[in-house]
Amino acid sequence: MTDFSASFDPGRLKPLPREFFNRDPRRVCRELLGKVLVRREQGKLLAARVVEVEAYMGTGDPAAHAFIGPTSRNQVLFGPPGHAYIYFIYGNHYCLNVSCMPEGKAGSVLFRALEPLAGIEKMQKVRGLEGAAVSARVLRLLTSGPGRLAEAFGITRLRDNGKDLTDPNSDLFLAADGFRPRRVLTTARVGITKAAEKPLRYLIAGNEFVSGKRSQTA
DNA sequence: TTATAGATTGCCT
DNA sequence: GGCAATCTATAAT
Repeated sequence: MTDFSASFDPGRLKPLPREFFNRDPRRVCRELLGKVLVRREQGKLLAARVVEVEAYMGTGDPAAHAFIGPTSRNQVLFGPPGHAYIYFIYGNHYCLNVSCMPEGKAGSVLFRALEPLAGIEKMQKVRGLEGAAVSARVLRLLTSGPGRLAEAFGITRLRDNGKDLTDPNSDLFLAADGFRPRRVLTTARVGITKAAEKPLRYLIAGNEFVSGKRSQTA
């Protein structure tokens, strides 16, 4: 099934407020599903719906980068809510998080998969799929996976780490367009070894853009 | 100073 | 289904 949004109107999108992110990452995860990630650049607009996220619980979570306490790498996580935390992983990929909880507390949400809505040509270009016929398979290759969606949105540590995603002038932000997921599922988080059993992955049930090889969207 | 694991992806068999 | 690529933060020496 596909979540095409009849209500999608790029001109009306404005950033979610800081208070949205000033709470438990698990709550932020649920609320973020169905929202829209927006990138503005050079008069162009990239937009994609959030369909899969994971909660990281700060210093109490062995799988979280904040587990070891504040460092130069993870300091954004301990700052105010609503800021982008970008890290580089496996020598190849950037991943996007948004900080949650009040300043001093380090919860966060990792973006794992999006459903492309606007700027698909541009995404194809940066993902190395320029000119490919737009099929379900090609769309999935754009933003289904944390490394993929970061590349599609041109997200890098240099450009975006620490950016305030609630600033009305930000070129990267999250917005609501009225879409509501029908059903949300929780599963174990992907790709971690510590605290791997906790059900902190949230996804829109049945959405075809959820990451991974088909079938586990149950 | 050196070693190693890692919130992944894509190519190979 | 298996595994190399490629870099960095942090741990170990």
